[in-house]
Amino acid sequence: MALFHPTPEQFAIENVLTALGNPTRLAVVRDLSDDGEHPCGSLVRGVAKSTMTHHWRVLREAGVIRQDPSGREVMLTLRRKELDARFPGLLDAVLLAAAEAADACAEAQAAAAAETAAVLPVAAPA
Amino acid sequence: MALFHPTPEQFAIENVLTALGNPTRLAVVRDLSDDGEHPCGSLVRGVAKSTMTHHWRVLREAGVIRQDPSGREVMLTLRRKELDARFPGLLDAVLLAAAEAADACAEAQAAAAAETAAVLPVAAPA
DNA sequence: CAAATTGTTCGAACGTTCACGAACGGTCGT
DNA sequence: ACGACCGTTCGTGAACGTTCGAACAATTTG
Repeated sequence: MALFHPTPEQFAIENVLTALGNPTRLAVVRDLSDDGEHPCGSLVRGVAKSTMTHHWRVLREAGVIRQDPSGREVMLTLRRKELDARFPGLLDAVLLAAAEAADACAEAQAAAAAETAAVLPVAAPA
Repeated sequence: MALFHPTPEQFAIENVLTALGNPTRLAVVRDLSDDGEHPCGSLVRGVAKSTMTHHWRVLREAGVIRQDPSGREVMLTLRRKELDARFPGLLDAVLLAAAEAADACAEAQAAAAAETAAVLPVAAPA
């Protein structure tokens, strides 16, 4: 009873876009974008295991990730080559956009931290 | 009470992906990709008006389209430049993928039609 | 002014998605 | 064999998305 993986011909653009259109899943794909193999457990983000299982399934059934058991873990990989062949440029554009969004978020946090430091100079580092 | 349009800084990648991850909306964006101005009514696809209003709102609030009243119509335009500036390559990749999907669909229909013609030669044209 | 046209708003219905905890089934170490 | 570990499955509930029809507002046409 192996996990279902669509073939590239079965990829549907709307499924891929829907899969990537969720912050949790997009963050996972971003973590996977180094093209390494990651166990499920190394990408959990503040939600229950069963919730992540749901997200893995959405990503897998859209063709975005591969998920294959290895021992007692399940290894995740981004299906980058197949995705690129089927939807050229899409994954790169999404990853670029996601990186930009993450940067903007980091900058906003840094700005907020700087403002806090200015308002509360007592807490400012030497 | 003009319709709300986000500024490019307000665009969020997850909103854009979610907006494009629906077949009806993706078809609308495809129709809009000639960069012309189209009235709402020229892009209706077999669903109720109120349903299309919903889809237009989703696309507009994600920053994908601009929607401005002109007379008793509402003209739609793709916000291609702003989208490209914010998420480089994304729209092109999605449109390319959508075109490929549409082609595959057309081929499938053609193949089905050919098969029907073979099975029912009586209905075949001279 | 009255009627037709265009699209929006509203409320309701229906299905799907997202989230959780509990229970389960493999796999590894002891 | 036993227990710990990893992830899935199941059932549940809240939230969301999609669809519709009816009613509405604005505008053009007769």
